[in-house]
Amino acid sequence: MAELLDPIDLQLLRLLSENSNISTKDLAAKVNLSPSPVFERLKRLEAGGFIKKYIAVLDAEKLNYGLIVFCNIKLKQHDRSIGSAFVSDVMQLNEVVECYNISGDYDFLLKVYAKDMKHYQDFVFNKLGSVKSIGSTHSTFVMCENKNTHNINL
Amino acid sequence: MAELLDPIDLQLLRLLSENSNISTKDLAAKVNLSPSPVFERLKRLEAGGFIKKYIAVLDAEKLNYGLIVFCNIKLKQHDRSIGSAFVSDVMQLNEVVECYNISGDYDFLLKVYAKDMKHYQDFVFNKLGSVKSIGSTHSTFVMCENKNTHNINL
DNA sequence: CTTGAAAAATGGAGGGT
DNA sequence: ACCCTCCATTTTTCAAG
Repeated sequence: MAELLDPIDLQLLRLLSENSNISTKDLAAKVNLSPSPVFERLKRLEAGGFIKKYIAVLDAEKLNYGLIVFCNIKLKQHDRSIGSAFVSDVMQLNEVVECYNISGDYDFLLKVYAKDMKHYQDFVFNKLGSVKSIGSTHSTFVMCENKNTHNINL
Repeated sequence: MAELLDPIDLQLLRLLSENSNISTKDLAAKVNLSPSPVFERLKRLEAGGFIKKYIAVLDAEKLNYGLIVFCNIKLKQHDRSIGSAFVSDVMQLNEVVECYNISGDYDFLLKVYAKDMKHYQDFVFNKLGSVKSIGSTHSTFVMCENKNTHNINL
């Protein structure tokens, strides 16, 4: 189970985290190998869980989801059942793209994608509003997204 | 230039944002079309910028980047040149995977991936520490990542 | 890891509704 | 304008060495 990644594996991961549509052949050329060993490495990296999935990154703004909000949430109480009830409620909301249990003044941080302010208001009042475990919320609005990569520093 | 997306385009985007390794053939079966028109739609969606890129999503924890921190940053001054100097400095730091200009008490929110607390400490003192435009910082640590999708609510 | 070959997908031509 | 059915080309996938 002690799986080791050599520098070539790391380079493959780096390349794929920037562009996964590259062919095995081109990938092979970049790491100075033939396609076959690269193919085997990819399968190992996928099977080992180092690569979770392959996805298309969409342009939210072009798709009329131009508003990003970080929504901090404080629970009413802090026992395990309240916390897991909150998480399963929030998982259902498809405006919520990310959810973190955090340290500090608030308990959870949500990253929310909304069409506009009106949509976000509706989300807060009608969707979050019906989640009983929530005590209070605090919204931080994104004015500009300056950087958004998925590149881990390998 | 007024590009319109029909329900089939939206479904293709939805499917690809969950799994982009699906073949055009399988994609075609899911939307009840033959591969050719699906292929043409994909090229249109890519050329139109609706699909920004295709990437592999890695498991940060497996790759020894188990610590996620949201780092709030206040600038010393709020003129344009200080702000853009900060952004270009922060873009270089590969621990920073996301950077947002935000409303509220702080000016910027960074999402940082670190190996561990020691690495994060080093990042704050040595890397952020040398960015002159920074006034103060406030770190919020992620205890648990409950949800992380890239699915826009289409 | 290399070679090499079968299976599958991509990308496009040409025709139909 | 949009879709379909082929078909050549390329890529993926997996043997055997």
